[in-house]
This record gives sequence, C-alpha cells and structure tokens, in this order.
Amino acid sequence: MARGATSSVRGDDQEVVRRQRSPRGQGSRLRLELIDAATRLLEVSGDARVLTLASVAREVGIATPSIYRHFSDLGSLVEAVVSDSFQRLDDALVAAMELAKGPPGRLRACCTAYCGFALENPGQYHVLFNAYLGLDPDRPGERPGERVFDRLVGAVAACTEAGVGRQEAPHLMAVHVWVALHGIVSLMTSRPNHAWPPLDELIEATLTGQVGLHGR
Amino acid sequence: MARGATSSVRGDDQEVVRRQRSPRGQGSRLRLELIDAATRLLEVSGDARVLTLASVAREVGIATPSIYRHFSDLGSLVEAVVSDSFQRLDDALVAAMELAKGPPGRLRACCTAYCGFALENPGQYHVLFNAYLGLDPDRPGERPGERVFDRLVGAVAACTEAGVGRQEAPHLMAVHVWVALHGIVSLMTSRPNHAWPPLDELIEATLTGQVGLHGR
DNA sequence: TGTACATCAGTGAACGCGCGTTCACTGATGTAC
DNA sequence: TGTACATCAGTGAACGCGCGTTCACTGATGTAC
Repeated sequence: MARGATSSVRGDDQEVVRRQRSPRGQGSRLRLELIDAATRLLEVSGDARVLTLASVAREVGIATPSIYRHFSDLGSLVEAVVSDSFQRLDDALVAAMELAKGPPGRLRACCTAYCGFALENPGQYHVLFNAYLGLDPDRPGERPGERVFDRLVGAVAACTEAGVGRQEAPHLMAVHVWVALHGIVSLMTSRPNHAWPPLDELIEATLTGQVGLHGR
Repeated sequence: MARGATSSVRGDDQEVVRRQRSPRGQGSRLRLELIDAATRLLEVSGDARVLTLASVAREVGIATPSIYRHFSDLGSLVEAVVSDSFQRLDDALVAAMELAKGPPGRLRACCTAYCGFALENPGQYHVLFNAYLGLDPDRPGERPGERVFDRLVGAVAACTEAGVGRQEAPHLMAVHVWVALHGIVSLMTSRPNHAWPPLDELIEATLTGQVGLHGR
C-alpha cells in the first residue's frame, strides 16, 4: 500500500516525490502552488462547485489538512484563483492593445485577445463568467469582470473620439460587443462540433455590425 | 425521528404525505415526476454535475433506490430532462413565430422567445448550452440544440427570401444572431448587477447589425 | 361470488467511498546564548 | 564552536456526513379459476 509512503509512481514512469517541503521563510510557496493546482483543476471542470479540497491536495502532492494553513476554506481558495484569473485576462487585453496601432486596431486587438483567452482557457473563462460563481448578488459593487468590460468601453470610446465607426454611445456599443464576444466563445466552447466560421470573421462581423468598423 | 414515518411536515404547515403511490398500470407517473423534480433542481443549480439521485428522491418524496425502477443511473435521468427542456424551448420558438406576422416579425419573435426562455429558466438554459453536459464530443451527430439553431436559420432565410434585410448567406447571419442572443442571456443571467439596456433594444441591435433589419 | 396467486410500485437496511474538518503530532532548521 | 530551544511547514488518524448501489422485502391490487 502506497499510503503513508513518501513517494509514489505515476503512470508515465516519472517518480513523483511527495512534493518537497518549502524552506523556512517560504511557506507561502505552497499557497501559490495551491492556486496553480486549483486553476488547473478548474480549467478541466469549469465549475467551482465541483472542486474539492481533496482533489487540490492530490494535485499538489500534500495532505488535505495542509491546505488550511493557507486558506480557511475552499471558498477563499477559489476566490484567490478567480481574482488571479481575472488579472491574467486583463493583462492579456492590455498587452494586446499595446502592440496594436490606432483606435480601431486596438479595439480589434482587445476583442481578439478576449476571445483568445477564453478559447485557450475555456474552463477558467467559464468559471469567471458563468452565473454560479457563488457571488452574493446583493453585495453592492460585486461586479467581477467589470474592469475587463471597461477595457472594451475604453477601446470603443477611443474609436468614437477618433471619428472612426458609428458615433453612438461607446458604453452601449461596448455592451453589444461584449455580449457578442461572450456568445462567440461560449458557444464555440460548448458546441465544438458546430460548423463555425473562422473566429476573426465572427469578431469582424461584430465590430462591423455593432461599432460600424469596416475592413481590416 | 421522522425517518421511516409515512408523513412529514413542511415549514409552511402543509402536511406532505410521503407521495401517494401510483395506481397499478401507471408506474410511469413517477418517471414524469422524477423528470419534473430533476428539472426544478437543475433550474436552481444550473449544472448537471451537482445533481444527485438522493436530492431528486427527496424532492419527489420517495426512497432513493426507487429511482432505479425508472432510470438506470443519474446520466439517463439528466438525458431525459435535457431532451425535455430542448423540446420545450423549441415549442416556445414555434409558438411565438406562429403568432407573429411577416418574416421579420417572425424572426424577431423567435429571438424574443429564445431570450424569454433563457431568462425565465436560466438554470435550464445553462444546463442545455454550457460546455459541461457530459456529451461525447466525438459521437457524430452529437449536436444538441441544433434544431433550435435551425429555427433561427429558417427565420433568417425567410427574411432574405422575402428581400428583407441583408442579402447574405442566411446560415452565416443566423450564426451571428445566435451567438449574440446567447451572449445576451448568459451575461444578463450571470451579471444581473450590470447596467443592462432593455432586452428588446439588445435584440434589435443584433437584428439591425447582423441581419440588416430596421425599425419595428 | 369467493379466493389464491401473480404482478406491480416502491421500501429499508446495508455496504463502501470520498469528502471536510479537527486534533495532537513530527521533524527539519534557524537562532539565542 | 556547540547546543538547547523555538518556530515553521506540513502530517496522520480519526470522526461524521451524504452519496450511489445492491439486495431481499412488502403490501396493495388486479386477475384466473
């Protein structure tokens, strides 16, 4: 029986030592490893409600109770994962926009990066934007992902200010773009067998139809 | 201890007899009750993976093993619920279109009914269209909800044939409309605190931008 | 009309499993003296 | 330089719970004779 042993063997023949203990001052290393492991598991399941402390511990290679040193419960671990994921999504949008030129180019880059993140990390994206995050809907200011939406508003507004595209309320046009992008990535993920047009055509149709952008 | 008793009392003072047994030939009544109960529970959770046989049995008021008389496992119960829900969504679309006049009116009615179903039954809608239905993505022809999409294609095609709206491939325009509608209802459900424009404006913006329909 | 019997719809008890949570603990390592 | 000790990072055992699944069963009711 491998239980209680200090090492185990994985199917791929790689010996996995039961995770080396962090050196003295660096107990918070495990914290980061826990977030990483939970992120990987959520990427597979796409829902925080099926995540268990036991599975996270297994993924990291520690005993389940060790998690309590770093997180008071599963909820706060998930919270950490979610805020981390939102940050990486936002970073991806900012990085993509920095590389692009001109307001329409930056809006296009923003949309492409948004879809890219969602399609490369469908599970994480689903955790971030599905309805069952376990948020308190009554808590005021409880609007996770609002910063991401604001990037979109900013990118649309820059077009409007530059006289490119339709001269309508940027906030409203951004809503139209957001729902379209969300619909694109959600359905492409959940219906992979559907006959989808190429992603950039879907994005372009959205920008044309909702912001009045034309051509690339 | 109430366990094993033949009745229990609900909080609302209503005595609930532990469900009356079906008369002889009508054992399949429980089958329908199970589907109903599972539908209610899925409406709350929005994910088939957190549904349990025990919770369904509790909801109906029977012993858990009784479910096995009607469904071999949780999966086949969920399958029944899903196919039932898809049917009701499709029925809703057809009914709405029958009441409307003219191709653009029928397309609008179809979109409105689609969103109506999703916003009135967000949990069910989420079960139907999220990625984690547990479908085998490799099984050919495994495209649940395709019939619903085809309604949209038909409604768009009718407009095109009548010379209303943009003269482009109906199938492609229907894809654009579908992703937009899905995005609208998914995000409105998951971000109820967001400052959403009225639903019909969102739908109208989609029909204008993607099908070239103007005015109501 | 009466009765034995088959069938039907559903139950109760039991089992093993994975989980969350608690508790006292271990054992390596840095540090004070 | 040596050593006692505190601290830090993480463990193992135990518990109760809800779950899925099995099994032999119960008891009402329709039916054959």
